[in-house]
Amino acid sequence: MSSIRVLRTFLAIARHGSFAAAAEHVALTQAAVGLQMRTLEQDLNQALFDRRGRTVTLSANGYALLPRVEELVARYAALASQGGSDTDAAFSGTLSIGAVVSVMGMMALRVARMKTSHPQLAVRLFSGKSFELFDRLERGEVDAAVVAQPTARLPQRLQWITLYDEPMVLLAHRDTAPLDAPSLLASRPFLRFDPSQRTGVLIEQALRRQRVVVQSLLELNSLETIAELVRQDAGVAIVPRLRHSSWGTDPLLRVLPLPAETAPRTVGVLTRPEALGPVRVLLNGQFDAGSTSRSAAQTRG
DNA sequence: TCTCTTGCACCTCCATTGTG
DNA sequence: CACAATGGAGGTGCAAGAGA
Repeated sequence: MSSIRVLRTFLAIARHGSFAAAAEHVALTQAAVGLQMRTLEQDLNQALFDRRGRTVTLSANGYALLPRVEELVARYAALASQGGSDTDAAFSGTLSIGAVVSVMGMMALRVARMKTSHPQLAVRLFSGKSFELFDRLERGEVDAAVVAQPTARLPQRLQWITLYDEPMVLLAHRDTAPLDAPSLLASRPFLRFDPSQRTGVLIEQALRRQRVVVQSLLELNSLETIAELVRQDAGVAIVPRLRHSSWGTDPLLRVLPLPAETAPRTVGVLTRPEALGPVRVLLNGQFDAGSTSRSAAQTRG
């Protein structure tokens, strides 16, 4: 008999329009997807697809089945994430999590720890930009995404959980003259974070509040790369002070507060309700140990 | 209880086929 | 010709059963 997994593959084909595209999204080969669908059709004793040449579309039977499959998969996911018991039985299946690069290392570590307590839960973790992860969440390709808080109004079916704030700071090489932040910003080349991203927008706002004209040297989209360039004394940068970085004790870095008040970067997780259970377990293990941030309990629709 | 064998499910790889 | 589905061969992992 077909499994939930096969039904997820069926949904992926319905969403993406081909076996090949679906195969990419469910991490199988095209042949495996074809095999699963043949098995499903045999189990249900009806053709779910119209196969015309190299195109495959849902048949009338397939379309009729679609809402029921969506409901089944959603119910199964809810079963896995609810029930209040933190047992392995409640945490099985696959959890797909996206994260911005700056939290990937910490996430990977925590996912590994979670795997020891919930070995039946398969976790897929990958990095991406906030807006890309948001799109993938909307399309149902990931269950949750750890990102900078979006400004746009969120769809009702997604939940936002605030994890912590990261204040904006100035990052400079240890050997730079012991000037204050505005003087360093004015005198040293500026390493700019990609302003098309949410974090970049916050950095630009923070920069404007300092009322300093900077000499922009380079634009990058990786905070760790910016930190590495600062270590090599290529310039200075305004960045969110990454909660899981060791910049404060780095012998090559100086971390300076910004004199003008700036909005922090708020990091949190966007999740679909059915994934809330395992996500909460993951986040409790990750963030409750912290002392300087808000708890991971604040949610909104 | 442990080890080995067997059967099964499911997968990938690769060649083939059909079509735009 | 490129792309997508199909089919066959073979590999892998796991559970169940048999035997030491």
